[in-house]
Amino acid sequence: MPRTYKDQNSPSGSRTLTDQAYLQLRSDIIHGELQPEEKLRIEHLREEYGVGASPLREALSRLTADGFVTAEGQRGFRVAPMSEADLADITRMRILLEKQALSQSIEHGDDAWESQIVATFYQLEKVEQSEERDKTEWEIRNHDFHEALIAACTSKWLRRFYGILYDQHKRYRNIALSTEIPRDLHQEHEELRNAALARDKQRACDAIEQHIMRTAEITLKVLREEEADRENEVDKVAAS
Amino acid sequence: MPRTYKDQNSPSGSRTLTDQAYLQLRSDIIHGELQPEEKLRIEHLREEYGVGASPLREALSRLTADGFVTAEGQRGFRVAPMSEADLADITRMRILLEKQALSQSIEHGDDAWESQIVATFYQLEKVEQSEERDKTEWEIRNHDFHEALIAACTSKWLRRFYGILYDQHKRYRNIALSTEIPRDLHQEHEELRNAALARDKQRACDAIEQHIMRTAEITLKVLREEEADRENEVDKVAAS
DNA sequence: TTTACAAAAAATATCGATAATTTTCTTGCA
DNA sequence: TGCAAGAAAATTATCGATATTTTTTGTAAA
Repeated sequence: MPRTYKDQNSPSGSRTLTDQAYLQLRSDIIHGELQPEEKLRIEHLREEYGVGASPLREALSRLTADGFVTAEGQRGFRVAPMSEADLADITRMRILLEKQALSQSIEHGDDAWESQIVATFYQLEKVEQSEERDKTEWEIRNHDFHEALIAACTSKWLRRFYGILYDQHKRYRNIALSTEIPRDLHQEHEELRNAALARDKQRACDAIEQHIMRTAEITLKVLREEEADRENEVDKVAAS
Repeated sequence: MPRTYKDQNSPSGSRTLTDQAYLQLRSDIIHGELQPEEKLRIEHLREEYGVGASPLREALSRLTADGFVTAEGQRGFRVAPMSEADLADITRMRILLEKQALSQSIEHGDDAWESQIVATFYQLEKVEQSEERDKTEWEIRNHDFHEALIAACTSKWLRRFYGILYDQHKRYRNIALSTEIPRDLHQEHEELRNAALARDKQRACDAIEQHIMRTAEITLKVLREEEADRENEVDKVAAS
């Protein structure tokens, strides 16, 4: 008994319950509603998400492949852990793949490619320079800008892996966004735009590497502060 | 009602029906038992593999994430297509990632790493120099050798993507293996071993690039011949 | 107090039935 | 002959029930 919803984003214009559960679970993991290493019990999720066991298991299987969930036969599913080492790994890989994709795009991109960079940068700039920083809107426009930068990369596999890493990093990125550490994001994006439009591969690769590294440094700093806060909490409990 | 089988390879020593279906389906796709773009009907697979709809759907979802299957809501699953463009893409990506993994391993590898290269090369050499070329055994030992070469690469994500591409290429590799095009595979592997043991990053990267490119060229040649054969068949039918 | 074992409770993975969706076939009309 | 509409057949996706496995709890012995 299929239950579907019409959706503009899927090719057939419909979305199964599996798709729905997948997207909702993924969002909840990225935004920290579901904690690292938290046990994902089917019966609980069933009540929480209003979807039966079979579509839930399918969605969790997909999330396992994406790296958001870990699975163990007969013992069910857990939210995947987060760590400094994982963040460092994702960062390194993102740099490797995004530099590759960006270089290819600079080589192959045409006027339409350039115009999309200009357009997405314009929209991103608007949010970055507004008084109220709408984080959700910023995330959407940031994604669009980065996608535009690599849009002329024709490697299906590179795009797939890049997408996985971008999403994985989103989980950590949400942490960095909630901090007030000073950073001129806008200038970093502007340098990327300029280098790409100038068709300067080396400059663009340097800029993307620094951009990604800066995000990672800030996130790491925040992670460490939170770890220190959590240890202070533990000390207080032990002392009382 | 879980049905499981004790298996030495999984962490918990057991394997679900989903795991079983996944591995069997994957093998059948790689070995061409299931053809590119072939429709995968659940009821047929149910009879063929002796597994119910739910675990089958889970296995197919996982295979979709691996790139062996394509899925479309309400329209089911199909074996993923193969193409020259896909082979070229996989080849480029493999070169990028394997060079990276190999370089890291050369930097970080210790004596144990070297000894595993020596050991796996020895076993591979045995098969490559025997009169009877056992393709299945060769594939296992080839995989072990390549894994040993990159064993000191600590990037979890790089290993994951590399594994996906290695498996994807296996599907094309099976085609190249069935041909008699002359090639000194043994010498290529020997050069890799020597460069790695000499800790010569540049030489090793050159060797791996040539090795992977050579495989792709042969596979492409075979693919084109098969395409020509298939067109001759069509011509014959039209003439009669 | 710790360890081992058994029983109970909870959770997991799968099955077959079934509602919903898609595809195929048939019929009628221009 | 080709196209459109409707009906029939086939397929898909999901549900709730249930056998199996894992975890938790309770008890006894050292």
